[in-house]
Amino acid sequence: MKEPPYITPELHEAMRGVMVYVGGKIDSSKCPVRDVMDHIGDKWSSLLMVALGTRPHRFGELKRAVPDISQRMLTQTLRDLQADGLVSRHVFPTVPPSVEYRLTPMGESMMPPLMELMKWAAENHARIRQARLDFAESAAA
Amino acid sequence: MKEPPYITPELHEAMRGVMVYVGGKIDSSKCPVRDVMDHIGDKWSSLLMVALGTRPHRFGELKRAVPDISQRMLTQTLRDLQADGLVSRHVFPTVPPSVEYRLTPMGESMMPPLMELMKWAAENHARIRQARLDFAESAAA
DNA sequence: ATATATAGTTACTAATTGAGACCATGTTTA
DNA sequence: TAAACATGGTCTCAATTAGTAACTATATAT
Repeated sequence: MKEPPYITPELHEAMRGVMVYVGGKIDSSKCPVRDVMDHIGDKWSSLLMVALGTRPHRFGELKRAVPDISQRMLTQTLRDLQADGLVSRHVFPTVPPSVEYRLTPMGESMMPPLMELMKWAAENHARIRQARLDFAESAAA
Repeated sequence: MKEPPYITPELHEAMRGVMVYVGGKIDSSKCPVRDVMDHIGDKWSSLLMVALGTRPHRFGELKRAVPDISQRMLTQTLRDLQADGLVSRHVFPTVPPSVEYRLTPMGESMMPPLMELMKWAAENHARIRQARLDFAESAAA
């Protein structure tokens, strides 16, 4: 887990104008934007967060919910989410052992803003796909 | 730009419960969540979106705003954002030529939900960093 | 006895990203 | 007049990251 790089104070300053809701309190020494986006922005995290947002899941359930994730990446992504304090892991000493993953309170607090973005994604999906077609066509011309 | 994989209809169904605001209309044939997150969720897109959300930028300005992006990735990420219809590119035939990038209306429409997530990131950044320390410590023990 | 399910790990390979040199043009500096 | 610099890139190659497939261990069902 590499220390994410920063963005310029200038950009932070500029963001302040856009991020009115942030409360004017942006720690410019460490960049929260990428520190967080580098994680939930990776290929699988947001998907797993959405899955776990519906209810706790066992390892195998998550694998079935996101069928094209590899076991390796599932393990790794869950560990990262756990490290970030967004997901908690509970082992039940059954046989075979079962492991349940669920959102922590902090993880749950991320869901509303995350879902806002998902909502946008769902609403604009068709437009984006069309834009890609248009772009491909104009590039070919 | 590889065709992103889907998530299961079951998960889509589950998301429906969480994504009340989505209006119950989720196209299960293509997965909007990852189709969008695969893009704005990559290492640089959200950062560039935030930068462009403040005002239009020239190529070099963006490079200075996000100083640790390589020129190669800046070009590539901008092309991808352009292909998705989030960013538009305007060449001015000055000498040397100058190129301005700005958000499209669709790009602008993404800013409020994106900023909600940024706001969350800023507010929870300290907690996340602390969680990582705790996790590293508990793993070492 | 074999197959299946559990939750992973490990080694190897493929894909993505990053670092840095290079390009063309014209303007400023020495 | 020549060298240096700024523009917005591209190209090649090395490093990082992700994905594939095989393997682990134990217990239950067939």
